Amino acid sequence: MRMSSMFSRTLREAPAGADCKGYEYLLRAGYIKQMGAGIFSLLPLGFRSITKIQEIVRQEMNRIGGQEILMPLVNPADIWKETGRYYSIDKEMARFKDRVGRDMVLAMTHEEAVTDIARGEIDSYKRLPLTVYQIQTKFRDDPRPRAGLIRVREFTMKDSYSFDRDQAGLEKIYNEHYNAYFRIFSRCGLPCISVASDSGMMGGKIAHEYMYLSPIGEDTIITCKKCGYTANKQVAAFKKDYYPEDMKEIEKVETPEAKTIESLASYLNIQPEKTCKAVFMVGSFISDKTGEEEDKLIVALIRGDMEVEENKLQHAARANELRPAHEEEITACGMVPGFASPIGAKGNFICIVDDSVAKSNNLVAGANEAGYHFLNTNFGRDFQGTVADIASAKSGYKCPHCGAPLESSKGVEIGNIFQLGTKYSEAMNCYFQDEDGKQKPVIMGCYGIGIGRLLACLAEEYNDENGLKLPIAVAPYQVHLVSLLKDNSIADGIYEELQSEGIEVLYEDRKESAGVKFADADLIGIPIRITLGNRSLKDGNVEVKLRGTGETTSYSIEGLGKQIRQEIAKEQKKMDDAIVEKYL
RNA sequence: CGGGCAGUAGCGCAGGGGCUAGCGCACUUGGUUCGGGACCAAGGGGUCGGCGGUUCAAAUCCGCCUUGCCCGACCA
Repeated sequence: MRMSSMFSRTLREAPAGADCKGYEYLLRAGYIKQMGAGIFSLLPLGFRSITKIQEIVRQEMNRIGGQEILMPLVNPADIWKETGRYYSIDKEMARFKDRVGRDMVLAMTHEEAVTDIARGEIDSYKRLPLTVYQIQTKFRDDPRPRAGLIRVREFTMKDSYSFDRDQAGLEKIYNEHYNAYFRIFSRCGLPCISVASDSGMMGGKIAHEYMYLSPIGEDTIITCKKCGYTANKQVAAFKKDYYPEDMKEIEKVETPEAKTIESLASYLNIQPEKTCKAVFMVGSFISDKTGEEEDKLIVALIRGDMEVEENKLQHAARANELRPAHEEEITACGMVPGFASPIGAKGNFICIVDDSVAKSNNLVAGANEAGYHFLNTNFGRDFQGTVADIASAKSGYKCPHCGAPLESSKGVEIGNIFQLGTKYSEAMNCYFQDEDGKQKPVIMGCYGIGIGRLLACLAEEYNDENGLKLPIAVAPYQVHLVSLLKDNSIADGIYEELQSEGIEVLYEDRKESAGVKFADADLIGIPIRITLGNRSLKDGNVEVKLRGTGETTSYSIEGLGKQIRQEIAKEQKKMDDAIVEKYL
């Protein structure tokens, strides 16, 4: 590609609002262009990188037996009504009516679509197992896109779906994906870790996320350095200390102004772990069948020394959504905010009790009377509820496996894998006849990779003060040929030769000053730069500089194509040597 | 959805009732220069986000709307 005729161009200054380096360089180098909030175009350079990433993804998915398909972005709402997600997903899913008034949606994922196809294809166990995948556009109307390609509304995703007759089959393909993902990310050059995760709106039980650890990430990951335990904070477990003792008589005491755990603990001169905190949320419970919505107050009880993890609470309460409760909703159930507990409360509410409360005794809890608390309250005797782990893990807490102190870090989710089970096959009647003649629901898994987000993470990982320096496997071109001569005829010849060797060349043939050419080359960050200038030309040489390391060598123009092919092979080998293989 | 900031040329910004709306970069033409964002000269490019109001006069003041960014809520 000649730079003189390239569609995009570079920017000297960063567009306002480009907050992180990777995003700034992608914009300035002309890889991408924003069109709206969370909506981007890929320009030629960006598109080439994305294409390379997709090709790596394809190879690895094919390697584990995936068959590539392409499903429609526009789905009839009917299939989303079948699974209930038409109702349970809120404004995040774009909806519209077609010309005859049929409800349509823009698919934000494709479990419904793929299950709809599969139920027509899979009738016998003989057809299983099957895995299909696609690389396709998703639209999720995120309330707050940010950080360039990290969190967008329209994005390209590789999503695959597996169909098995039993759990063992699911586990096999799940494990194959688990490893394939490590191979994909490492072939792209992106360091990442896998963490146990929540299944979110996908449903299902076992799930992992792939995280690129970076301060720009929005997810919090809890890790144990000692034993290797990792989990998203939303689901991270930790070892709690309990303080069982003999139950004492409940007793009401005056606690004026003690509306918070800190003030209560200091007023009574006790530790926070001797108190019981009540957190009020309102959960919405939506019927999958009718879409009818019901709100119900949820009282979450947790020991005063811990915080509630909303995600865990939502699961424990089986709520579709959670929001903080309004004061009236709390008082309506006979509880007094600041001095609240379920003791003596009435009305329709759900009480979820963290095991820290259930397994400790004689805690101080609200008396539902302004200025008063109870001493020595005990779960089971004074109040009831569903016991669950709803506590939020944080750094310093004990690892659930080995007890070592946990650490917390930020990460960007670049992929996820879910064991769906039969949630979609049952809802959509995707059954097969097994050897025993019985109809059984197909067991499914789904597996995603955010392609654009992967590029964004790579840009974040590979840059310096001058611009991008993407690894050769994902860089838009392998070689950047920079001619500094007034007359391009020698460079034209080199360009032709390199291309005939099958090398991907970006050719700087513009009439610009050397400074501009070098600055743009650094910004775009092609891994191998060939400089043709008078300095080396007098010896019949060109300079070859590696963007990654700055390492420079001279090569004769004679036979340059072969030399460069070797350079490319060396760069590629570095990456191949770093391929990560990991199995569950 | 709450809170904050912003929208003036492709990009970054200035101008804050008055005459032809400016600067840097980018762009065009001519000339000089030619290995790390050159120089000289002459040019081109604007519904000042939109609608309405106040005024003799609005980019400028007021109202509504809209779009983008940041923080939170939310989210893969």
